Amino acid sequence: MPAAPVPARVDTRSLVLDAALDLFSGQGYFNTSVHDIVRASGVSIGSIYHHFGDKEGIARALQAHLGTRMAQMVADVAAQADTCRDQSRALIARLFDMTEAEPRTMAFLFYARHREFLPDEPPVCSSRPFVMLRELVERGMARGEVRRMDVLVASSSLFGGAFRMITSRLDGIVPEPLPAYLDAVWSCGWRAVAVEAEPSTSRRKRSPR
Amino acid sequence: MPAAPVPARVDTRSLVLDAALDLFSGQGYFNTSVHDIVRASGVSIGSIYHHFGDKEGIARALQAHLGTRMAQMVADVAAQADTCRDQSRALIARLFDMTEAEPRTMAFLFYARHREFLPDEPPVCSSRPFVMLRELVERGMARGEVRRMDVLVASSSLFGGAFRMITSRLDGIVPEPLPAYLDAVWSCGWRAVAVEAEPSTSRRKRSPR
DNA sequence: GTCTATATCATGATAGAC
DNA sequence: GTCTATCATGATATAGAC
Repeated sequence: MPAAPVPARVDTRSLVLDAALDLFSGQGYFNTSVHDIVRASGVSIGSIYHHFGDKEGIARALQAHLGTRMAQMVADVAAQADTCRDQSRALIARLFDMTEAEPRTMAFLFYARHREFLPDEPPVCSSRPFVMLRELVERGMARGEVRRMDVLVASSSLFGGAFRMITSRLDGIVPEPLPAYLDAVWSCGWRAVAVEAEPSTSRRKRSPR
Repeated sequence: MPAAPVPARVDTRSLVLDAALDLFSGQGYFNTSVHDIVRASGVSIGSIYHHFGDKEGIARALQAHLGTRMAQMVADVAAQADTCRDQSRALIARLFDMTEAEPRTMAFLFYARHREFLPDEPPVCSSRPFVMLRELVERGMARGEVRRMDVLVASSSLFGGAFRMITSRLDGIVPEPLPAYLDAVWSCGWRAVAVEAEPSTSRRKRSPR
């Protein structure tokens, strides 16, 4: 007996959130009408308002959903290593992968100005996943891996380059898929904050050129 | 509404652009109606449309104006030093100062999603000032100050931390005025890309001035 | 819970006098 | 060039049948 095909009854909420993510990320929240979402999701406008209350409700639900997914991801990745060095590298690797696999998700999380359409939500930078990043850096500092300095400065310096590469990639400025830049980007970020620089040539002792 | 003490000779365009910058940065382009700009600028809607054609025209003029100012600033700062090291430091210092003095300007340039309301303009990251930053890094690489690597990676790593501090400050996450963090932020960025790390403690054998 | 049809109203834009 | 008064569109949101 083959596995059951995709169930006929697909959850309406998911249908709507999926379409909304596409549209919001692609053309912006304000350039997207609820009727656009109706068309893209196949769900009627009555059902949409029944489930989400108003247009902002759609964005709120979307942000909550993606925020939770993201926090889960950060927790998972962080749990698989015990040094800040390895955690930060794995995290950037994961973010780079996600940028290629789900650019819309990343655009919504990293790039959208949530304050403009969700005036009550706290700014992105203080949302859970970003706070977790700071905590990760804080532990690295306590363990003596990261130089002692302001935590905001440290986490901005460690991840700022990677974040910029992500937004640049989403903007079409970066030609290659991000994983191609992982080693270079991470090693720059790590040099920025590490107590001791990596031996700049682990095996390649020659200086090029 | 603050009436300008200097009466007669105020140019209408500047009045409008000034009000628009405030409103766009404060509440977003799409949350600002042309009537809001009328109220804030004291200029009639007829005059506004006479000068700018449509609402996008206001945003375009604003971006052109600020982009030019910014490019000029980058050129000025870069001209006052001849190493990438000093140029990058002076640039970040200037950006930090501007963030405190003109947060609205910085918010519009760094934080607004121009693509959403100016679909024809190139993305911010490829605008003139940002390209100048990459060229600055490129010259540093040619001079042997900066390690050889992808230019996008290098400029993202050198300035990414500072940019993140700026947006975090605009978001209200950073408590102190940015100049307080200048040394820490710049030295992280520079360590990230420099061929040789700075001596970590504060003995600076700088040439004066 | 889902749908269609409709109400309401703010917004971008114009007309035309001065 | 500046202004007031007005239009036309398309948006969010609701009503109410099934």
